[in-house]
Amino acid sequence: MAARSYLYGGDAAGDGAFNSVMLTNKRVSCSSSSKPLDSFFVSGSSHSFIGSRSMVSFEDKRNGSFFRVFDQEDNGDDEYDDYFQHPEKKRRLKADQVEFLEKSFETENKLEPERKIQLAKELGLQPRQIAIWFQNRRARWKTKQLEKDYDLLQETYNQLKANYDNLLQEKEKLKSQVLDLSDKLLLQETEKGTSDSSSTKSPSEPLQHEENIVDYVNDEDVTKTSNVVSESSSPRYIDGVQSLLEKGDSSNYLFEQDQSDESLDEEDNFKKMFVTPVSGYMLPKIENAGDYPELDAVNSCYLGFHGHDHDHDNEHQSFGFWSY
DNA sequence: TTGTGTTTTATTGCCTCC
DNA sequence: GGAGGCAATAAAACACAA
Repeated sequence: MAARSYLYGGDAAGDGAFNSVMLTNKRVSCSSSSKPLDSFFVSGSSHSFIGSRSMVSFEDKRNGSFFRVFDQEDNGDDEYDDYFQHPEKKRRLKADQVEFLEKSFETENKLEPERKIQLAKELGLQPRQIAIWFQNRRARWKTKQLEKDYDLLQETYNQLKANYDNLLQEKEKLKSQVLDLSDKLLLQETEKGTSDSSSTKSPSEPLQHEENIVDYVNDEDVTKTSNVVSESSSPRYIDGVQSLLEKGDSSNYLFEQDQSDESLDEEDNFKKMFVTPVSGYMLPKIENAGDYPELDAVNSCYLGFHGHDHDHDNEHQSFGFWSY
């Protein structure tokens, strides 16, 4: 494996000052690319060496520059001396340095070598420190992004769950409507049958309708019901339901319009009784999304999920927050 | 003051790209 | 093979309740 060199020193100020060097017990590293190692072995500098995971501090007395951290008025000589007495201490960046880096991060979260040097000069830090700060900052950003995405997913799930429960309720409501209407029809048919004993209609015939309709409602799981709701935005919906009833096929979701049979016999009247409450109830509420918040929720969910995969440039294959 | 949890700074190992 | 990015991790610094 290639030994990476971190020379925690370099020449951030560009003036030959060698501020500090970080050595490790596992590898000696030299600072990023931007600067050669030549300033590492500066002779004549006052320095101390501490072993593993420790900081080696150098100072250039010519211009008094050290980390600008020590140039701050609130640090003073005490902290300066303290640093030399405990050179292994980690030093936090000053608030204004962090603020500057934050602003820089906002404009571009990746660091070009030139920019790194520039920032290091402006802040009086090592280029390596700038690189590390950006790296850690990217990690923090990613973590926050994950949290946001989790919250979004949670919210989406809750909305979908609410919508699911709503659909279940709608389904039950429709089922009871169908049963109610079927009962009425059955009663009608029975009354007709008693008043006109010569009628050729079999009493079992309406029951078949009832079975078909109830089967239709019962057979559909909520997913399919949801599909029906989606389909309902199509003008073909009402005709489709009629067509479905005509064919007596509960598995038909294509809802192709069938205008072959326009006769207005008794059967048609029954269908109309059924279709009207269904379409009358569902359609207006779906077309006017404001009256149907759960549909709005679904819509907004999918909108929320819409991501863009820059790598594959395919909006439909990926969700923004899955790809990192 | 001290124990404990969180944040920040920095290292290490691995990976990808050129 | 060097440079740089990222994930995992260490450890110092910090915040804060008891």
